[in-house]
Amino acid sequence: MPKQLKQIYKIIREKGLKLTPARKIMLEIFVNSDYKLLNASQIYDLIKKQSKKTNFSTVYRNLEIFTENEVVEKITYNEETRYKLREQGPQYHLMICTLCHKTKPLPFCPFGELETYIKNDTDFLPIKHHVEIYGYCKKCRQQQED
Amino acid sequence: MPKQLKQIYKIIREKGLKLTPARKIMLEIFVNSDYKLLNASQIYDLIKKQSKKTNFSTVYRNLEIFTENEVVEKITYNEETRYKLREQGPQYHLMICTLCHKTKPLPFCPFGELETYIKNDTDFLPIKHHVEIYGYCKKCRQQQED
DNA sequence: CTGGCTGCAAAGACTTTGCAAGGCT
DNA sequence: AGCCTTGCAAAGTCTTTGCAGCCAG
Repeated sequence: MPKQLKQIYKIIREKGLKLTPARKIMLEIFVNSDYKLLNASQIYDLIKKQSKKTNFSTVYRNLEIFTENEVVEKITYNEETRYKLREQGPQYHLMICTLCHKTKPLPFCPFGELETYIKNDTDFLPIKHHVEIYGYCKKCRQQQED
Repeated sequence: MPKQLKQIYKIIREKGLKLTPARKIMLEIFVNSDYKLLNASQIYDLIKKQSKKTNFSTVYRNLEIFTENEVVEKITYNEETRYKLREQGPQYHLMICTLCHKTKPLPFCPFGELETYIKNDTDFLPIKHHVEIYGYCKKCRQQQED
């Protein structure tokens, strides 16, 4: 079992949540999806392959629980909500390919200067910030050329 | 009539779209809303005050048309879609108060360094980026203290 | 055992669509 | 006049909820 999965199991248990079969399958799907963003329906389809009678409402309920417990991250763009495993560390930023929905974290945060400005020169109290860079990854560009 | 409104009328006409009463009221609402983000239902309610029989579908259709024509900007956060007049200029970034939904553009873009990095050191082709800083404006913080 | 989870079915929120009538330009 | 728009009603999509039975710890 991947170390990553073990860590997540621990989080789940520590919160007093139960590790049901549906949850195990969902977590496995996320761990195997390589930080590709999946929508609820894709996740549902993948679950169905292993567990025929799992219901859509279970998927939604668990996605919400995973999101609340910071195991999973929910991102909405292009009129669609997608999910992926949450990266460790505090605030990080993503490059998102809008064709294959794979993501890659940026290695640094461009916000130093900006936060200083906001704190010193405005009345605004920043709580959190989103940086998402949308574009195409190399693989998808190559496929488009065909 | 505000100069801003005149410019928008011009855009609408140049695209071959018609300036119907419903559209005029909607645009007026946006111009008067001072870059506060409004959801479809709030816009609908405001229209109703001036034009009793305007339909929700008209509101949605026009919001889409305004968005397509870059008159209005559509932003989704906290599970809700909101609209506001689109700022001029190419790419700019917003501070958004999640209590009153007022916005303020940031005076500069923190992306110079970052874009250089992406272009030189990754295979990713950035198309657009979103920067949104969520927090509380001064007014809302003061009101919360009461 | 027992409180959390699930399947099922139904409802809910928000948004979109088809169509005939109406209204800008 | 001609085509874009609108009102109306109905449907669509995605997500949530209530409830009774089930199961992981």
